[in-house]
Amino acid sequence: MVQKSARIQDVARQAGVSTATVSRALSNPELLTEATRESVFAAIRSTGYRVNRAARNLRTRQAGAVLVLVPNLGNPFFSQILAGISEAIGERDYSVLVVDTNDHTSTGKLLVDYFLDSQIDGMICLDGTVSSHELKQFEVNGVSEQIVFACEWVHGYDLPSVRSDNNRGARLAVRHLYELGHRKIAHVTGPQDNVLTHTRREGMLAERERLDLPFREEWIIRGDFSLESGRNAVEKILAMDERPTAVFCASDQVAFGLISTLAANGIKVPEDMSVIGFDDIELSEYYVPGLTTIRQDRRALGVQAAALLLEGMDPAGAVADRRKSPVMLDVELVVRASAAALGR
Amino acid sequence: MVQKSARIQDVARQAGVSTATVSRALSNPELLTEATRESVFAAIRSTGYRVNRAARNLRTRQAGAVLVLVPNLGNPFFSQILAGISEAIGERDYSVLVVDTNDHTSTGKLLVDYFLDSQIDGMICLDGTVSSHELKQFEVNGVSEQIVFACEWVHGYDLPSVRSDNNRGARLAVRHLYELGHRKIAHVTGPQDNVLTHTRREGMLAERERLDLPFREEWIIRGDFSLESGRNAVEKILAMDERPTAVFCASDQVAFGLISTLAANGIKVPEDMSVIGFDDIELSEYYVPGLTTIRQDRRALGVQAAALLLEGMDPAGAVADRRKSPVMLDVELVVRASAAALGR
DNA sequence: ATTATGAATGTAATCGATTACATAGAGATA
DNA sequence: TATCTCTATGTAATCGATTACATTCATAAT
Repeated sequence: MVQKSARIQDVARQAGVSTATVSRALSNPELLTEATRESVFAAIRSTGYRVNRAARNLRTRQAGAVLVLVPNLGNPFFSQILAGISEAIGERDYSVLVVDTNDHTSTGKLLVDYFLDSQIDGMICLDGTVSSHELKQFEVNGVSEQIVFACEWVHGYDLPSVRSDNNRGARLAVRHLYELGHRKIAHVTGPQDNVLTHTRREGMLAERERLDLPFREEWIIRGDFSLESGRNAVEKILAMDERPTAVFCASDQVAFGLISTLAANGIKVPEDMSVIGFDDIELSEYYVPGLTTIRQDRRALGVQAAALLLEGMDPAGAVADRRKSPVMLDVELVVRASAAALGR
Repeated sequence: MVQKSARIQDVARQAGVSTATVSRALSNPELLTEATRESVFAAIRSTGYRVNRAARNLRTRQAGAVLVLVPNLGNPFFSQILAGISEAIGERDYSVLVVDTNDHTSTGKLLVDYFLDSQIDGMICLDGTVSSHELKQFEVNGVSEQIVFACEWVHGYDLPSVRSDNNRGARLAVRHLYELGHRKIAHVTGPQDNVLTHTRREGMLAERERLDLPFREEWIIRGDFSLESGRNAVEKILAMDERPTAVFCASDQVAFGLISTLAANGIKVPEDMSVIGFDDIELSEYYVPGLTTIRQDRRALGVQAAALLLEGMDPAGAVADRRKSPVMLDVELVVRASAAALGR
């Protein structure tokens, strides 16, 4: 009992016009007489006509869709960015396709394939660890203009991107701890090959130097943004000759892993040790203690990335200098309870 | 310098065969002589040919895509289900489209439109609050078979669905508190019109009755799964004549909101009050105290939903009784620190 | 009155793949 | 040898919309 849906032909017949006119009624209604336009719309309503996207896409050589590459869909951090993207893209009548790069690497499919299969018009990449081979493929196939990086980016390639001011965030964190009296500050980093890891570490080091704080190699602890890497960091901290009084974590998740494991070891935050995170995920306000952290607006990251992409995809726009400099979103120190004055 | 991509024509010419043969090489390679097949594949490689999805979709009347409806993309709970779906769908060479129903309701676009625009072949809905008007549209247009509900479902419609055993989860929670000596047990519910809210509340009430526990209307506190509703619940608890000794929260988020706000009011968990959550999100293990909760496997929920959908979309499968009973996934009590023996 | 202009609409080619049907040729069978 | 069968492949219609170009007709300009 499936109602075979009406085609443009059927509408045309019903309205007593040609298919061209129907098509125009949809895309350039101002070209038509008011009378014809009305009768076409009446016919559309009465037939329940819907354009067939496949046919339109074939003819116009467009896909009407944008792909978002997410390193880990299950991670709330990314999903908020995705929400922003979805909001902004959906408004413009594009569809949002999602691929988890974790699942993806195993399939052997190249990212550029999505373009070549004419399945998408543009791509937003939240994953900065795209291989240079993939990047080259984008250039070779002339689709570099239709890609925007959000949150992460690729070091050394000036592809358009939207990012938070990670460097400044790290400096704000260190300065805050400094102002609370802390001098011995450790840092749990993100994963090794990650641009965010790098940028935040640099920011921290720069501020440390500026404030002339003491430095020990062991105070830089390798992590990977995860809860577990926060937990693992505790072991190292406990084993240190010179124990830090405060820890700046590369993500809120790391901070949670750290604080809970410190607690399990009888070390209280912030009484015995101050901790500061990065991201300000929703939960940070509701952690015990409330987490002092650096806020980045993840939804805005997504919205801006989508805007940048749409702009780049619009052939009308003058996009010459679009890629020159990344869109930089400001970050903000959010003071809660997890970092306190030293020796209180 | 955009390399205009090769069409099936070009491959055919290059290989010295017809387009039909090239098409067959791709879809039914066993029909061809080994020699022809080889030469076609050689031509495909040398031309860098890729099938044009729009053209294929037009001709085959398929979309090659599945839509996932998410109530709130930014919510980590849903994004994990999405990750499971993405994994399972991606394996089968379908694309995953995502729509946030929050953004969506404002656009006035009906869900059924996605089907009618021939943009998707199937849909997985994580949102149980679909209006009955929308549901009717699915039936009218004969696409009911291509829809699967995951996590949530619609009460009163026997559409195919995959869900956790929420009722059992609630009973496990109450029984656990009972075994710890608690008798006065409060419950913070989910949002009013939600099937999960209803099912969990029923489970809790059933177990309470079975164990012959005391009952007070005020011990049922209206919430909405959010952190904030956990915070709000504290105020009500503090104002109660007869204060409960334990609280069963409809979600982990609620539990976090509750615990952190109790802490701010000088009430310690679990010493002064026991709290138990529902979901076991990743963070629960790392909360302070570790959250005792009911685990549901969100990724599995997604994977199974995808499997069910693909099965239903496959015209070969005997799908007659597919919708009869929902796929029920088991839940599990995870004991951590937030619920302790009464009067310890 | 004649021609030019321009607005409104129609005709038909086109996008690129799939596939029903047609055909050729090899081998089997009588 | 004539006929049949079956396999491998080709021909061309088809999916449904868009749009370049053609046409018609009303109005303005000469």
